[in-house]
Amino acid sequence: MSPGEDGLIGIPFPEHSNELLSRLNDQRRAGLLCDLTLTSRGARYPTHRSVMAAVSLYFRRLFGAEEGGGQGGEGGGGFSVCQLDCVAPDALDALLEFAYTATLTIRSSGMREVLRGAQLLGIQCVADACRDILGETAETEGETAEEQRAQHTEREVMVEAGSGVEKGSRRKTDRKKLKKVGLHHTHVNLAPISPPVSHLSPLHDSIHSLPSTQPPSPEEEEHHLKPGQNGDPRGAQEPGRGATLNGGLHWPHERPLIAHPPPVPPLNDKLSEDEEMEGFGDEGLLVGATSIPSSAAERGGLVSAAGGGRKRKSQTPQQCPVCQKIIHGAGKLPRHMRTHTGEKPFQCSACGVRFTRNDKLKIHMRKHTGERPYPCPHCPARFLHSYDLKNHLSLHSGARPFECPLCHKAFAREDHLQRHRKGHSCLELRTRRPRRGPGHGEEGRSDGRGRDHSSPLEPPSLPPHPSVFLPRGVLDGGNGPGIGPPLLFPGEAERERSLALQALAHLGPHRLTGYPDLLLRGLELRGAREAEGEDPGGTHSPAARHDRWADEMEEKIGEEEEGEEE
DNA sequence: CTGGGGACGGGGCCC
DNA sequence: AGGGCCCCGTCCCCA
Repeated sequence: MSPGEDGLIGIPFPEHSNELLSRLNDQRRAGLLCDLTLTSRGARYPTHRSVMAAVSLYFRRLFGAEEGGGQGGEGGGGFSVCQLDCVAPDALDALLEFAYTATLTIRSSGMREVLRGAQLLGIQCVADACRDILGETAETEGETAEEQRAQHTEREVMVEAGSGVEKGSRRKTDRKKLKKVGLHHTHVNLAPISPPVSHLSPLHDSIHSLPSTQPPSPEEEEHHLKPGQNGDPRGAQEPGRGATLNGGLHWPHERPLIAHPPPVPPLNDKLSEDEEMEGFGDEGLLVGATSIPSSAAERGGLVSAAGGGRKRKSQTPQQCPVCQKIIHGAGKLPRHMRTHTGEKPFQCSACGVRFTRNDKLKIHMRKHTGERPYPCPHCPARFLHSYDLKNHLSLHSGARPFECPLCHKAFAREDHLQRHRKGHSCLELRTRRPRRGPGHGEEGRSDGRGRDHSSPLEPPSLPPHPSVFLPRGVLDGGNGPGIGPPLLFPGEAERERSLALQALAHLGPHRLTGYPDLLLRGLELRGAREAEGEDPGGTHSPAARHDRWADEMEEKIGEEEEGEEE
């Protein structure tokens, strides 16, 4: 770019955040530039105000670092000591490790303490993760009645503290108290914030002073966190090179001689066992360390995603801690995470282009080698990708299986049809009555809607049978689809679907008779199409995908019914 | 607007 | 469990 141009270019440095954290952690362990010391029951943890303010809402408010907080805090510098006796040393240590590594490394036995500490300090993402895990495993830990009572008390505290995190009124009060103490050698005791905590009995055998410089034991399980909920900087969340979720921060030099007990069963293992017991093996429910879905809706979504008695997914689904997306397939989560981090570790040696995946790099390399491994059997054309060949073959066959239900223009490629429909090229034709009769995918019942096929509930390809777009017909009060169909433009698709599902959910028995009937009608027509030889019925033919969509709709209906029953 | 090529992300299968 | 490989759907770009 010439100097005269002032266009902004963004050059990502995916490693930066990780390196930054890593160096800060080095400084912390070395006691360098530490301007804050946390203490807990005699243990001292030198740390950095800025880091703590970034990761903890409590410290953010304490130091006046909260957005809009102005100059009111203690951000002016100085050396402070925060006494956090209400947070067990182990938990505090774990939280500090999290702050500096984006990885929470704890023993399952210390989960509750970490949860409590996270809530007291306003580290919401950690609190959420701990809550999720404890919610799944609480029954399996073999607690004594006394422990359970104590934990019951804790849970009450948790709720209180958790609600206070956002409102912060009590913390503000506390901060005022603290400000009176002064900047230097400020001894902060969180006990007033959550009084019940302070009288909890000392915790387990884990109360011992762990010097803050101790990295986690290799035996300790790693826990992946759901970031981004605490306003902490991206660097604290972002996995880095070669990183899985834990950010890949290692402790290359200082494996400590920590008197940790022998390896405890990793929490993840426990979870896995539990989930296997709950039929995970059948349905492929969520596993992995992150974000066990806590809401019924999420669980339902997972069940739905896993399929009900349909194709069995042998691989373990995992949930992305960033976008919450369920990633299917063992080992696929790191691959997915690179889409968030921007990390592109696979570089073309010829042109320097980088890729997030090595298989993509491999394909890319074909451009340099000239390799085109997919030759067309009918012409000299060769292709880099198998799907390019597939598309190309449709040209030879003349097959245009993707037909616009509105203007009936046929396309060889589904994405071209989608583009066609998303555009307004056939807008004026949307009110036309379909011209084709039964068996041709239209049946004279077109509802005349352009749909956004990004919706999972809609047939992923066209031409679906319009009758399968039942919801409109249902919503129309039983007038039947195709009678005076209102136009639906792409932007309306989502709302349309939502309304349709709501309507279905409230139809009860009516739906049970009407919907499958229409669904079957659509499937019969699909069969008719196949019989006509329009579609040979390949597994990825539009009809087949239509079929899959029909299955998905059935599942969706099933979920709706379950929701009603509840 | 359409046809075609390519990039990208996700899922399945296999090792 | 992790990774390689392949396929697919979707999107973007260009002619």
